Amino acid sequence: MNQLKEALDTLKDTGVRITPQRHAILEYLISSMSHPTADEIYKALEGKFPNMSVATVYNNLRVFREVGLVKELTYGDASSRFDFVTSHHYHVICEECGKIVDFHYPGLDEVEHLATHVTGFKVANHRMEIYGTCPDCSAKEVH
Amino acid sequence: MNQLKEALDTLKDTGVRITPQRHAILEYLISSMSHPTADEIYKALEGKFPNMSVATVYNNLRVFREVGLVKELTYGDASSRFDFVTSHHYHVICEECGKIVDFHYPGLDEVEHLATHVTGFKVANHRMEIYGTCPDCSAKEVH
DNA sequence: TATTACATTGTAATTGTTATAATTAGTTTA
DNA sequence: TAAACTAATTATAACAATTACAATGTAATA
Repeated sequence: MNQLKEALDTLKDTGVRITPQRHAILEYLISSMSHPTADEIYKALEGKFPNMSVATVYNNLRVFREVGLVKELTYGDASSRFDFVTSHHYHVICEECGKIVDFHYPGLDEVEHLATHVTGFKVANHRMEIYGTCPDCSAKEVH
Repeated sequence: MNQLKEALDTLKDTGVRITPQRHAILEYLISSMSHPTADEIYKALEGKFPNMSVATVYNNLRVFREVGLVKELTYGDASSRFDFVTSHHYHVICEECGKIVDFHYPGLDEVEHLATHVTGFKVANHRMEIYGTCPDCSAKEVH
């Protein structure tokens, strides 16, 4: 059940070199249990790697995405967030503070099927997010 | 059932001044029946308004969004697309050519309810998109 | 008309991300 | 092991979408 080990194995299997930086980025993604931005990862690791480049973070997040280890969550102009892929889940996002909470729900297969049928698209996947206000921010709003 | 007229009424009701630029942007959004980027709108109207600024387009799209006339569709680094709000619908997006097709489907209320229950969020709305390959691009892929 | 509030314009600034070139590290082959 | 090659990292410049700002214009109000 060691997620990091499994991830490293995936890299090895797909012929992606395991560098100290990659190791650290993966480790951070898994252990932080959050959905950090590239910059947050960069900042978090600059203690251990004082001369790591932001480009390295971006490059490797792209590599991880291509291999399927990581999902990129994009929101308009704000910066992307990166989610280590464990099981299939959706996200609930607080519009006040930006907090992201995982939300397990069976895949929306029916929607995909109908879309295939109606539009003639070869459907590959979908994206769903739920927006609202988290309990903390709701509490603060009482004035 | 004149959408433009209704939209203008909405602006009037909410005290938003109706300028020639705003009129033109709305008109374009409605008549084009597409999901243009800010730049596409800008380019489309530069014949009629040779010295309109891009900032004006962005400003007014924001105003329209705040009033609820327009929805902004954001995709990571690529530019946002703007959708005149008619009825509730979802989008099916071609990953090859970027084409966006409207897809009518009853709202995913159940998902929202469950999310409320599980996470304690005050759920406001959700976003769902379906990704795949459109018939045109599928046809081209046969080699 | 004078005053005020709102819109538009042009441009500069910002920000997240990517491209590029040089350097370093690792792997393969002779 | 050395040489040759490939991949990864770094630093920095470039890019593109969007926003901020200050100046100007236009409309509403008193």
